[in-house]
Amino acid sequence: MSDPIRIGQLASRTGRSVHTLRWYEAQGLIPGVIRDAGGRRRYSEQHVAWLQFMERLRHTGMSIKQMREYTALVAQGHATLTRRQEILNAHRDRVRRAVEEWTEALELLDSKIDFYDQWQKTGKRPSRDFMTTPAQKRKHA
Amino acid sequence: MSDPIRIGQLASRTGRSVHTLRWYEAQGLIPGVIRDAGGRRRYSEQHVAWLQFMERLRHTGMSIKQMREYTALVAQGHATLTRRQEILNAHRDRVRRAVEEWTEALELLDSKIDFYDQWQKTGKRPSRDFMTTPAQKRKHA
DNA sequence: ACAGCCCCTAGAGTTCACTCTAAATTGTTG
DNA sequence: CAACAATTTAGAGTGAACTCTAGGGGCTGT
Repeated sequence: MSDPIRIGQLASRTGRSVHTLRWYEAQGLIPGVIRDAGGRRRYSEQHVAWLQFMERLRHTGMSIKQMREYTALVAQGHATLTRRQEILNAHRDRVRRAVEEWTEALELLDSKIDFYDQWQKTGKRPSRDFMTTPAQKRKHA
Repeated sequence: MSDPIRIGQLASRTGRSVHTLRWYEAQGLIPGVIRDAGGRRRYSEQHVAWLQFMERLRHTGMSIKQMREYTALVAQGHATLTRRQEILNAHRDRVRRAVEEWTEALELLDSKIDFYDQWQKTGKRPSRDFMTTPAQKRKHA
């Protein structure tokens, strides 16, 4: 197919350092890395895509350990489809919960910033600080 | 006012360990901690609220260092309002960006889970893997 | 008075995810 | 052939955020 990619190339294309790529491989996060005659790692375009996927998982808080498990399953082939899906499902749930929490935090930040606006505008501390009136959130529908 | 709160109480009320609370204080994250005659820390309800706020900041990725800066400003009083607001503003921006990223990741996870569904249902690997067709996102309007 | 509990300090240890160093090897270019 | 860039390995070092240990003090109940 296309020209093989060397580790330096892969590093610049995925925004990681050469060190990190080798470390990722040692951690079992990069399947199917082959070597050339001189012992150098040779990658393909699929590795670029794989690392982009790994990046998504990492940036949404999946641990290296879980990524290792997932990668091992991928390397084992079709028999592991169910388990792979389970892992992604569990992760999706975590991400959903996180988005909810962060969205709530956003509201808190908004009201706190507002609080500072009021304070600066009036010159005196508003009584309705989020700290003392912790956001009237209704648990019921 | 109300009864003073001891460190063990505060720990169970804020979901932190006693160790962590002392460490937080040493890091400059808990302002206005007074001691009783025996040298023990005495807290008030405000500390509970403060720690809940700190928790929000931490859980949305603010570093201890930034939280220390914010706490120091709060301890310095009214003169630091502008800077405090700036910090929260910058943090809000970061949280917003994170929510966007995590929401995109959610879509990726959805399509990947879908991909596994197809694979299991048909018994053969679908060609339209997210890896090879990386979500048709248009950069232009 | 002594057990049991909570509290104190200083500082060591742990976990995670990198990040880098040292020393050697391979392939390319003048 | 010599210089040079890029790569290799094993393993050490880093920074963040806890997390715990050791050794001690003080109040309360029996």
